[in-house]
Amino acid sequence: MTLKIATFNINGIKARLPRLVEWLEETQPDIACLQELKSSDETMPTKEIEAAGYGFLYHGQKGFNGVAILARGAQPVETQRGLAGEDEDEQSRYLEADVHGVRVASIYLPNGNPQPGPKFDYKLRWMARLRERAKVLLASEIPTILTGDYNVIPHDDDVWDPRGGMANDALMQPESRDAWFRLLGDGWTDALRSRHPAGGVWTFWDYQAGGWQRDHGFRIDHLLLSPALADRLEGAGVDKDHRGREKASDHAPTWAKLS
DNA sequence: ATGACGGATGATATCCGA
Repeated sequence: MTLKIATFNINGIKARLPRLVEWLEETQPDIACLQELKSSDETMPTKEIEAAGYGFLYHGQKGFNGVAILARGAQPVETQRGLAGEDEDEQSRYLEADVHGVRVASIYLPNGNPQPGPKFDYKLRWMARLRERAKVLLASEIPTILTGDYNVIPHDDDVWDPRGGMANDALMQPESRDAWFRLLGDGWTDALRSRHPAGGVWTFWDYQAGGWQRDHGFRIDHLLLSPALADRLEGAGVDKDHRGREKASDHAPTWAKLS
């Protein structure tokens, strides 16, 4: 009995629906966390997702953001929506549920560009708020996966050219990385990194400037495992070929397999 | 240095993303 959990920033659930259903049918994840739905709850394609055999819990927002948790043959039971600590924050970026015997959070962490500036400040505040929630989950000892688009490039070997145009990007600033490593230091395991410690594995390729064709990518979609689940990690990878298809997202699905 | 591509929107130009 294994559990396969995946994260996929789909860049528009309505525009990506055929690709999304195709990916679910081909790879059959037990749990799939989605980000950047770019759809309000009212226009969410619930019938199509359920017809693919998945329970569908979502937190939509018109135009931007939006996160969801899909579970094969099961309905995720919501445990939290949004993060505490900033009452005026209306952005749909965090959704948490119990399903298939684990706690799972679908995360769409703010991009933070341009930096410095208010968007970067919001990113760093959001990371601090996420860490507070993550501490509560660790203390609970519930087997937990925090997964999604973190918009953080943790190491220089997680980006094709660390000294090029990305060097000043919010995704790899020291403040972003410090917040990432503070979170991991509390006891989380970066599933993909633990299986591919040398780096060089990308989850995102820009649509622009031939990013995919030149393999100019970086790693920003992550799965963080609580200690009990880290002990059960059997494999992790990226469904890279899905990035090369017609009308693909700019992210590729990223997954971990647990025993 | 800039823009490039793509999705979404009370759209036909502008925003946001990474």
